Amino acid sequence: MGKDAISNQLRNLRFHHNEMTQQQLADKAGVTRQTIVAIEKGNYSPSLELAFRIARVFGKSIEEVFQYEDKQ
Amino acid sequence: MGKDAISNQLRNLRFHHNEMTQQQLADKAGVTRQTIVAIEKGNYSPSLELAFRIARVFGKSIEEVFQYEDKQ
DNA sequence: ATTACATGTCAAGTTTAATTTACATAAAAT
DNA sequence: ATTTTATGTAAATTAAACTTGACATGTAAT
Repeated sequence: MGKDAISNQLRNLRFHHNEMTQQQLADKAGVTRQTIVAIEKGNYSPSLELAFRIARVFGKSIEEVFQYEDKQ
Repeated sequence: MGKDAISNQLRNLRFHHNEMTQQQLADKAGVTRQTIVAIEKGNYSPSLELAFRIARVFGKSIEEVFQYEDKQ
């Protein structure tokens, strides 16, 4: 799909949740650590399913974890 | 990723929005009609970016358009 | 000094999302 | 009757997400 339009709060949320590591988040979300790194750094955006699982780890809505800004 | 864990309200929302056709939704979301059909029928779930764009078409949150239920 | 941990990166591979083109059917319009 | 519109399907291809395995760096323990 499109480009780099999706940002996220992963780093903030990890640190606000007991200093959760990337590996711990990966385990809880059911993906590899590299996937978390790529998403956190904005290399690509997750599938909708993974977005749901990550949001659920933090007890947040998808919109609280991921923000979409389209090309103005 | 996983399987058929994501359901959606596309058909309902289309009809509640002036009988919007699949083609019209596809145009507004910037994808092809076949992509809308596949998502609406649950053949696969959209990318997070497309989920944002579809939700925006209806003025809804992602959670109001798509529901995630994991394997119990 | 060296072990351990958290993070970042890279290349190669698999899986899934999305496109393109095309064909089929049913319903509505003319 | 036949044209148009909306929907469903399918095969082949491209693009993107995700995995696996491996290596590098900085920082915190010990």
